[in-house]
Amino acid sequence: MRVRKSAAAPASVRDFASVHASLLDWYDEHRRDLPWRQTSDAYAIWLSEVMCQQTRIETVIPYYLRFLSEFPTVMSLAEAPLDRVLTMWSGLGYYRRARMLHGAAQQVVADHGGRFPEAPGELRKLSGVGQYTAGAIASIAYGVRASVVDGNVVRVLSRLFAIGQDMRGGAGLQQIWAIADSMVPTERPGDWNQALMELGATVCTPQSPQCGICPLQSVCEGRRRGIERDLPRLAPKAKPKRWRRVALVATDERGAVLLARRVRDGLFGGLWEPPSVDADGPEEGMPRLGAMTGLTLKKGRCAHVGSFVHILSHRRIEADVCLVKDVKRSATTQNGAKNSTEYDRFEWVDTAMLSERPMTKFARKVLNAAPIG
DNA sequence: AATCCGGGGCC
DNA sequence: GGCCCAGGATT
Repeated sequence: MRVRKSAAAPASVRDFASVHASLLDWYDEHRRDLPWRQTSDAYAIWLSEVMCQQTRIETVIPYYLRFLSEFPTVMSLAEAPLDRVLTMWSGLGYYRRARMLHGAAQQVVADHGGRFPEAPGELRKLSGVGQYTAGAIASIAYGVRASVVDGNVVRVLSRLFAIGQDMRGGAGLQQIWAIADSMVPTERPGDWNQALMELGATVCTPQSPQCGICPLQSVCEGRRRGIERDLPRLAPKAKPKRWRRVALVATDERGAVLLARRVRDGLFGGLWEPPSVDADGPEEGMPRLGAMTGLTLKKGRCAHVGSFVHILSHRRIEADVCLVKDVKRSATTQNGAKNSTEYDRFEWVDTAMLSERPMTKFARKVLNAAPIG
């Protein structure tokens, strides 16, 4: 296999056989002992790949173990209530992944008799499975010769071949995919893909690549030219806007906490949280929170939690109400307007039952900080 | 092609 | 405070 000329493959990498041997040998000796590297179960590997999307490995491990313990088979996941799945996902972020994971499990049961297909084209039809994840499952679980391109692979290959194209654009990524495709060996394709990513994660790192211990240092064109730190070239991203998020933590006389469930689509879709609004200040958010929850809010004293907390008191119910203000990054919107939070239901929840609700990590933080329970 | 989706670790 | 992370869906 060869890289097409536009890929500018250096002469030293014309023959991939030695590169395969170098990197695979290195991988065999230096790979991290990750839980999903002890199985060939396509379901477990799929789960790990979805969890690892845009998420650090160290973060994923405890979630992966808990999730697999709760849902040991694709069948058990398919049959589980979505709320249970979201609860197990709670804190991991990108919650649409959890909904798509649940849907894909049902697809596998319905369309494939509970066994993951081997062909990347078939895997690609599962919800939440893109080109990367399809290639990962096929190569790692089934030994299919398919390639993967993630952030690590982009970095390693753009350096190895000294490709200066912008890797946020489609053309640059397309070139990396072409190279990755051409490089996957017939033997051990899954290990090769993981080795490429492992190298990017542990040696060929974004800031300070450790070229001195890299198994590919002698054939790396970026290294030879001394431009490895400037690669991959990434066009600057648009800066997100910021505003404050204000949460209302209300408890009734029995100590139950008022929670609201966000609408299914959009930010934190389907998750529960203390009723919250985006506002410039806590006073601005109070009327909206009051209207939303039916509570009459009255400003009380101030305490410090995270940024700071306003303790309020309620007139009709003798309950403590506190307002937590936090500066939170939010997405850029076209008109610069604040995100509107929509809820589809409210509920008073006993504090002992809070762990059973799918919630964001921030919502748990707010509840832990508030004087409840 | 551009934008959105979380949360955390690191510099 | 900015960057990055085992990406994919949506428009």
